Amino acid sequence: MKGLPRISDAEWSVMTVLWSKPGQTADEVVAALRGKVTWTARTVRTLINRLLRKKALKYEKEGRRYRYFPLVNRDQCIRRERRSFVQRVYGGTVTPMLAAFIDDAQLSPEDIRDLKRMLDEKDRAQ
Amino acid sequence: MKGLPRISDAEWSVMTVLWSKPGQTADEVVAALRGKVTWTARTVRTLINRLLRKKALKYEKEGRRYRYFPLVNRDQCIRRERRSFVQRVYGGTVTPMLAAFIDDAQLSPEDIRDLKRMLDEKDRAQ
DNA sequence: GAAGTGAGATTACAGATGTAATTGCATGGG
DNA sequence: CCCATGCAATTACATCTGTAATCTCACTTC
Repeated sequence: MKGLPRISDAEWSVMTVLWSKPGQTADEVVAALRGKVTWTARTVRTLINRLLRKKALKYEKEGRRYRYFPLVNRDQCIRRERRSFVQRVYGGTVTPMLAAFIDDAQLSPEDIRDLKRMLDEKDRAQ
Repeated sequence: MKGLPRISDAEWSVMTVLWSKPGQTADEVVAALRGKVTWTARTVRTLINRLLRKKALKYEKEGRRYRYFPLVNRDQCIRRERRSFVQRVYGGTVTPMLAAFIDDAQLSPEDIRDLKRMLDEKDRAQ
């Protein structure tokens, strides 16, 4: 499963909708995006079609409609984005990046506890 | 300082070189990138020119050469990228993202210690 | 059975991007 | 003083992206 297709910014919105609930119709995707983006329904369809061409989605016919399903795994896509982001911005070194995130982010006390727990586990695992 | 130009993937490599040492000539930038990317010198020059047009760089003439200088602040650009990344991939919620990073990254014990200290400080600050 | 409707399919089009090649011009060497 | 060289400027070109509009065709409705 090497060749993950590249998913553009706008396409991510569509994928996010379908990852969260696979098998929606075009109209349902449009509805799910209402309020989040300002595109027309036509634009959303264009994005869906591009994702089909890229093999990031497939459809199943249901009567005269299609229901769309992700063909790529969300976690893999995220990992890829993450790596390319760190590569681009931080030259591949993760720690300064995490530091900047932690510094910049609004973290609740619970967030902080959770993250510290993760780091502890990570620590023990080594 | 609102209108930060957007900097593409390839352009980031050039900016990184010039942020790390402003005032380099085109040839020096090419040299600095040797080994990191596979572009020809011509390609690097194209990127430099685009960055000039975008006002992300300026030059100062030195004899028959130009020395190039960043016009945009690295930290601001990074912050922008970071936000757009988190927005795209995690819908704007930072904590799951940090969790995934921590989970995925190869962190040394020192890294872990540093990050925990940062979290502690963050904790106390609230 | 003709015509309207509502899906998906196809086409549009400008700007960004990756990746260069070609042109123009000033200067240093003979 | 003229020409080769080395820079920078301009041009190239296929894709990808954002953002749609138009076309087609299978049903549904008189």
